[in-house]
Amino acid sequence: MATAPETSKSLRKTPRQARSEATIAAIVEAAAQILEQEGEEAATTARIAARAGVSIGSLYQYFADRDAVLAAVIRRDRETVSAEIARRIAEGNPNSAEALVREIIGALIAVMRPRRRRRRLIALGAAMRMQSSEDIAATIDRVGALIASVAARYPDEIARPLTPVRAYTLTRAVMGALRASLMENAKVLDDPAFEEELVRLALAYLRS
Amino acid sequence: MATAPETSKSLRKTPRQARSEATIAAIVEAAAQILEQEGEEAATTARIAARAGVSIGSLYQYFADRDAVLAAVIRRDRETVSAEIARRIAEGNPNSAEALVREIIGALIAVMRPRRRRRRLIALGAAMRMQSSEDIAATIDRVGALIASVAARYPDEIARPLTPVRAYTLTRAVMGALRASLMENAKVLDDPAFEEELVRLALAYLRS
Amino acid sequence: MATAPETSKSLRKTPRQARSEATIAAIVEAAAQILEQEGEEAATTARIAARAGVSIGSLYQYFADRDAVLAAVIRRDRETVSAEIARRIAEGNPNSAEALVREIIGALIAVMRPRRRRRRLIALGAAMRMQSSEDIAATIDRVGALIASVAARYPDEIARPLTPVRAYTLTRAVMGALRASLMENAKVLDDPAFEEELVRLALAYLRS
Amino acid sequence: MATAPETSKSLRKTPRQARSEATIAAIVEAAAQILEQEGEEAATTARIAARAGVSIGSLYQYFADRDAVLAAVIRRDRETVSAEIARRIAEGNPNSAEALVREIIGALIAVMRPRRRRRRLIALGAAMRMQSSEDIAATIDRVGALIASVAARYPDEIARPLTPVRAYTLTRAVMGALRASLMENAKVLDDPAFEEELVRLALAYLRS
DNA sequence: CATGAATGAGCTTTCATTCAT
DNA sequence: TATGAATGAAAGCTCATTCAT
Repeated sequence: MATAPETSKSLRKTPRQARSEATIAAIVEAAAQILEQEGEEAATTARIAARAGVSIGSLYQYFADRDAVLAAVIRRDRETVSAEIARRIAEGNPNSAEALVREIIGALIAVMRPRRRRRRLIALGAAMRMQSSEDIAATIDRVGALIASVAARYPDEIARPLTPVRAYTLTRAVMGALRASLMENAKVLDDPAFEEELVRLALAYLRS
Repeated sequence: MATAPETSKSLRKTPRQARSEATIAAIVEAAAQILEQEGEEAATTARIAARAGVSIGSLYQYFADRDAVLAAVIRRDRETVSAEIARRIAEGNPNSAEALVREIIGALIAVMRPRRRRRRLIALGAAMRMQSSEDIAATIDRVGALIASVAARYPDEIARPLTPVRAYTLTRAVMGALRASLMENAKVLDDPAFEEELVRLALAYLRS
Repeated sequence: MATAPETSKSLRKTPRQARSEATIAAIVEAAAQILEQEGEEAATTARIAARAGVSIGSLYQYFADRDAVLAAVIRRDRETVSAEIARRIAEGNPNSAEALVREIIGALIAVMRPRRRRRRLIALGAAMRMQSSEDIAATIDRVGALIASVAARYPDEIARPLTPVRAYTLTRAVMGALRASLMENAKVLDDPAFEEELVRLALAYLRS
Repeated sequence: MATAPETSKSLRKTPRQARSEATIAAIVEAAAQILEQEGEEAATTARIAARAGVSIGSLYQYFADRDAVLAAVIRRDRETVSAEIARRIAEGNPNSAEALVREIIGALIAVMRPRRRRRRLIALGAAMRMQSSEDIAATIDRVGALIASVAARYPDEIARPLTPVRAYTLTRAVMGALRASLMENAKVLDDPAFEEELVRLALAYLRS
């Protein structure tokens, strides 16, 4: 369920048994761990299979190729991010544009922090080989939807209509800054001031 | 001359004959072309050498390894970008924060447009393996310096002091958005509205 | 089984299928043949694999690198030598220092004769890269142990105590002379007089 | 004169000018140093030329190929060894077989000590590629000639006639033991007891 | 003669993928 | 279905050697 087989390209056969799902999950988890701990170059099919405790043969039973495995990791991460944001909003119950934006950005940073290395690598090479980076766009557009919801809930705080181009600009700017902090391994990701400035950036733009 | 060998690490030996410089230039140009047209994975040392019309031995006579070649391409690109921005500012002679920001962002977009694929690839894998991605940071920080100059020239338009974190946030946000447009191959890069929104984003943040 | 994989360093993975053992044996045999017939320089990984009738990938599945293959050949040879000497002593059942020495030297020559070229090459370059040439010393010290046994069994024939330096001198002298005959490709290795003189040398020294 | 161009194969052209000889000497010296300090693998033509302060072009002006350079180093060493032995005998003026043998072996050890690494490497790979290792034999046979002279000067101390096979056996045994001490990097080369035992070995054999 | 740029065959090694068992 | 042995294309890189300048 978690790692739902979406595209026909990623999974070879629909698992009909619980054992299969466990195997798939183990493979994805193994890949995620290696990615996180040792980087993309280390994530060879052999190592992934070994770490997952299955044979490579089995790996290829469930994944079309190496990229399909990496894609699954990304997809799984995306679920986590979305869930976390949703959870935070539900819990925080923000009652202003500012509070809402703060919650969203806080969630993004909180989720990225422990995934530094993995994210970073995935943001790089692996992503590329994916289906024309649509997955990336997908991830980001979930954020876009959230921001749209801010605009919808607090129209008075939004100066101009949130056109597609504006939404695009805003989401990419915020995500881009986060991505950069990941890439450059900057300690800035741990700095509350950075979080604060991102919030300001988003609000200033929305209000402009 | 144009592609001046900077770091001692990048070039293996200092060329003493004119022939060498031509060879080096040919290699860098070939690498840039392949990167542009076929992507990073295609840029193997053998292909680069072949395209440059030199033997692979020659490539290794001047570059320590494959990454050194890619780094040289990036460095060459950076020069071009910087030069273009400088040229525009000199020509446009902007006399307000808004005009200046508009010039900078305009230059960035103008320079990136014809380099889409290459930039995109470089933004990815290649970059990583570079010297701790300092080159990336270097590229971006030139933009940071420009923005700082805006703040210095038009202090009245800047609401709060431009602390390092603020400069970081702003440059990464703008560059991140540009990068995303490149990565996602979006037509948005050709949309004047996108350019306009980036300008607004930067100004709104500066004034916030 | 014959060529038992000893050190953990020599073999990459423990074979779990019978097929593996055959592959390993084929590789070692192929390497030995090429060494024998064409010399060390000719023993490239590609050629060894080809001669063994396996892919080069298989070679690297079982051997960490080229040197590991050569080391395996040496190890295999050493077993053969030791076994031959033991066999001869068991069969000949020598009952005097002279008879025993004669048996040992006879065995050494008999074993080396058909290995001329290989021994010669192994005695050279390959050996070097091995674990600090400890393997060579190991081979020689088996002979040392044998000589010590002579001293122990026939103490009256030994003039002075067989100190480590004496044992070292004697074994190296005898092996050195044999090695030289191999290296120089001398017909002397087929000359019974040479064998006789080696025996005399050893006995004269022991009795001195 | 020192590095006399012997074989037609080794030197490309007979140097007619002093400058040439200096260049040749510099190349041989450079090769010897690299061999001594860094081992055979490090002794590439490029490095030798660089260390010698000449261009590779020049190296190839005087030496047919890389092996010719290494051969020259060996040849030069041989001269040194011979000269040293001759000098010692002249100085020591030994008046018994024992004294003479002691002088010869003492000289061999004295000369080898500071050349450990170089000898060792040369004894290995390089040697092989030389003209069918005739050079090695040549070196050793000079020792043989010396031993023959011992037999000639002190016939009473020689039990049996010094046939070619006997001379061969003795020289190879002594040189082999020395070679082994070099190869195994044994501290034994510095042990006076080792020297003493080699003398005993030679004398015991001669008297047997 | 000297120089050093250019050459390219050839080496070692990796790793995604297949398929007989 | 699971396994893991086998595959082999392909990559990065070295270095002895040549030859135009």
